[in-house]
Amino acid sequence: MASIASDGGDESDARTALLDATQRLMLSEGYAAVTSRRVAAEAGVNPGLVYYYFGPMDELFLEVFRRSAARSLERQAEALASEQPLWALWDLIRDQTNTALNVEFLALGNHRKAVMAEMKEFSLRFRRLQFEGLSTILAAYGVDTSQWPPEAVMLLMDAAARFMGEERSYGLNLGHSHTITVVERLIGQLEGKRRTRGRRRAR
Amino acid sequence: MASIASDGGDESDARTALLDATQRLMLSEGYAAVTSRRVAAEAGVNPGLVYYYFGPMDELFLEVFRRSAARSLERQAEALASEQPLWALWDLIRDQTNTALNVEFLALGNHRKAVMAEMKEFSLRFRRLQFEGLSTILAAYGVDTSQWPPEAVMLLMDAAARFMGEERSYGLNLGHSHTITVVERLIGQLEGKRRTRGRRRAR
DNA sequence: GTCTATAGCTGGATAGAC
DNA sequence: GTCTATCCAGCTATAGAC
Repeated sequence: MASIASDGGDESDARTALLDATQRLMLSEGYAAVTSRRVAAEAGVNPGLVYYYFGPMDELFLEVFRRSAARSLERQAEALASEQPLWALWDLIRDQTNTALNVEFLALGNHRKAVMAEMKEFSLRFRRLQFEGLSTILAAYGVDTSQWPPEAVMLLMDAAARFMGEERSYGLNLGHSHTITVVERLIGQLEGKRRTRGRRRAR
Repeated sequence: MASIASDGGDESDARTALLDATQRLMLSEGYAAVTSRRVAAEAGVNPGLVYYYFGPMDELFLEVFRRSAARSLERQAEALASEQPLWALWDLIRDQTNTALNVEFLALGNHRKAVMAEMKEFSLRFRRLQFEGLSTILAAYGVDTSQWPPEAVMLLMDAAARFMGEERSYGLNLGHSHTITVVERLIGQLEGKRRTRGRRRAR
């Protein structure tokens, strides 16, 4: 009933199954659906194990967040170092899983202080890396960064991607194709045609 | 203990107090904090009245959503009809209250089917009005709408505004000032300097 | 319209057997 | 490490007195 192995290596099966189940439940039914009993059932383990591995529920959420955050940092570093960093970043931030999970954490942070603190800390690190990476890239493309500072370019791209992701999550996609066309035209003007398909399976 | 009068006129005091309390609680502690007992205490009325006025809790959330949606439609119509519609729209969508409430409804919709359906329906109406309004406006300003379709312009503006609102809600504002400068420079190029301050007190 | 009381349920968290 | 049993709190929703 438990999964065979985690790719990390030395996590216990039950622990990993609980983390996976939590993420799955948050995505499919929202964070409020994550109760100790429900998540244990979804993971196929005993409810008592939630408290054995994580203590209070807060810590379970935090661990899911940290795991997902670490993955995002890795993927972002790859994107920034790739051949076509703007295309790679754009594809990355458009990933549906991250977006949907983000909405849940955003709302969760609203009434769990510890979660909010962790989100803020992570986002700061994440953004600083984006800004550093983008300044080099835009400078190399000859962009006038006094008119288009990397901070603004990055935020606009990110905002567009995540916002459309949020809308799509409740079935709305009015105007999305027009917006994607515009953004991709601008990226294309700086970086040429997309050569590799950066989109990949989520998770 | 109940508020004196609603501006609409003929709503009962207790009913209005419950709607206000629900919105307040959603903003301060998240939708999960809205329970019949809690919201009644916040409104200063008896918990039984929640069920008397709204039936099941879903309906309470829906009424708050409808009320806020109606207000948004009005304000948007005003903005589109104003002297400087781009500035007015930008100021409107940057309103913090709407953004934060939106995150809550987004997450709430994830596990309350009725809420999600209502959100989708409203958003469709809302966007269609935006697109219609903006096409006239951009055409009047001589914008090349094959390069910059109103749908894309609107979504990019909206995405930027709401995204920054979301980040601000957990204390993050890295790069926001740069982004605001860029957006406002672009608006200024089309519409000239902002003449009236469109920002107003929320609610 | 407002309040009390309560049925019935679900959840967080722990103690302790195995 | 895993599982059972259980305490206690808090919640939705309704019935019925006033």
